[in-house]
Amino acid sequence: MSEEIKTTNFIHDIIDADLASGKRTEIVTRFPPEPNGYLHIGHAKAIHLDFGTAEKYNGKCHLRFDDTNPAAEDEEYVQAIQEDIKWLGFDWGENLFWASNYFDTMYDYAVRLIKKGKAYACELSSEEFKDYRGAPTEPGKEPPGRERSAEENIELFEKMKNGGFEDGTYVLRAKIDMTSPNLHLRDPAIYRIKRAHHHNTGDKWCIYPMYDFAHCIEDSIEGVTHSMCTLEFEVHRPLYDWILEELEVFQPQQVEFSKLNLTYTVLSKRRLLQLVNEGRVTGWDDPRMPTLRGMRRRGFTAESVKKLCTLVGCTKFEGITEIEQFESIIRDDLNENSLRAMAVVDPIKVIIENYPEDRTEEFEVPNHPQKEEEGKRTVPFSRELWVERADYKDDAPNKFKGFTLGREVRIRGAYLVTCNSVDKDADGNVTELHCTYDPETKGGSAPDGRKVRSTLHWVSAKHAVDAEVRNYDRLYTVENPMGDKEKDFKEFLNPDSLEIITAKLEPGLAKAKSGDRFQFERVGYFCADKDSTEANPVFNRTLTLRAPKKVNPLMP
RNA sequence: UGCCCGAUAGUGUAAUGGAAGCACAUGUGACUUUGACUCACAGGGUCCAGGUUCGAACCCUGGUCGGGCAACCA
Repeated sequence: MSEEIKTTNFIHDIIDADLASGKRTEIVTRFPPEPNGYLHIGHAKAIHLDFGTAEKYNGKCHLRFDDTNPAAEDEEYVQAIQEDIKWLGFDWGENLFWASNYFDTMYDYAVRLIKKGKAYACELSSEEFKDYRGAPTEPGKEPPGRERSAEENIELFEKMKNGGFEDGTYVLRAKIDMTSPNLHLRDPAIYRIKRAHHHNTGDKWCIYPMYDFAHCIEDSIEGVTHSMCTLEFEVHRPLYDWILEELEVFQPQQVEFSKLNLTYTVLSKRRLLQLVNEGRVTGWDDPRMPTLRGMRRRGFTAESVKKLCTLVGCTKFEGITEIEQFESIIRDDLNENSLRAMAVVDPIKVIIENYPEDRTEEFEVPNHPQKEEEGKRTVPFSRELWVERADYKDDAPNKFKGFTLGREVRIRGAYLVTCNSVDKDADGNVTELHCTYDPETKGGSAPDGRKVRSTLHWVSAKHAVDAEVRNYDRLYTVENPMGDKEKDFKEFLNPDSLEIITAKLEPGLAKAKSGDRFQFERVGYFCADKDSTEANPVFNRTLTLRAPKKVNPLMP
């Protein structure tokens, strides 16, 4: 799980070529989050690419907050974003930057453009400019202020900066080509008036740069060699290049790749926010959320997230990765790295009638069947046990391996026991199993070598610890909740995505610390929640064991 | 009706002009003191049509299908 898989992709091919040709001698990348939301698994793909590429080429990856829109951003997210990147295991070292640190330079650059006759102040409202911009199929026309003198434009721009105009009355536009087939080249706005308080620059600025103007300059200032972003910015690249060429400054290369899409998952920030605001989930760190904090609380490992990123690779093809692929990676990690424990999630009482009432034995059971070095633990055994309700059937079908009248089964690590009779309530539901054990089978194997078909998990009734167990399942009932144009994605929310039960745990589990992971044998992978205490343990179900191919009554 | 981008088993991804592989998923079987894990085997693919070439998933041309682009968002 820990060994890094050597990978390559079309971006690394570009880098290899740039290194080979001497165009670049070192590699600098950057991850540029806008501090306006929590990071999710889609961001993990970008983080993994940005930081992973820097690692591969012994370069640097900057963490840069793209804080150019004070209206949308909030400092609350800044800390969370850093925590989440660290959790993934990446480190930006000294290279923490802010777009807002470059506002002075950006302003100077804008003035430089104006002086070159490549930018102008435009008094058209956004509504009015729509007409001038034209449509994809028709050329636009030149706005009235387009031929103003540089001197006048500088005056206007300065007045914009100094708060001499109301919000929205002027923008600064790059003067490019109102007939370009690429709409982004039809005199795009590069500065807008927005008299908002900025978390970093306070009230210094009444104008803020637009993404297209800011981002390329940020990259250029930082000496970023390869600026990776998602496909929707492909059509912005000519503008990115135009600005830096006109400014005659260092020119990074923007390279676009496709976003991550996962089945049964919605990653749009806006929709995630809706789930939180409408109380469909308990918060950004709800274990059903695809946020990094949600997944962390669910019990997913950072290694698994990174492995998924490696596996999906980096291409320009916009596909959708099956969630099963991710689940498989997580199970693989958890199977390898989590200790085993016994917990009964839907308990039914077993009474071993030929076992003394006052007796308790301690049995040693392995913590990990494939890793002897993980050692053993002891679990108490007594006359009354809890076992899974689903492990008993009156009329056992051929494939059923659990308790049925007269069949001997193994109680893991303890004895072979046989169910002789059952009690039922008025509705016919089984309430208790009456069994006998074979004292000769201590440890679970018979001296005469006879075999049993199954090994069941159990917990001693008088030693058991009650715990709240939160069984999480997929948040949606369909693969692509966004795929129906008629219906809102929330209509596909899975009503059973959370089931809270009380389970019976082996006593040692009460000491679990928040974040500790276990495999509850034959049930699934669980981790102690942050709400968990020794007195009131709480466990989150990370995943069930692998989905049954045939019959497994314990799994939904 | 404009411009840009993409297309390899069900899904994701390799092969960069020289035997189409891998993982997940699916099916069958073995093993098992977890119906897990592990192991073995099986099925299944280059969007279409031309062209270049001894040879094309890869290069060229034309189509088809899918995605993106007309915030004072990023």
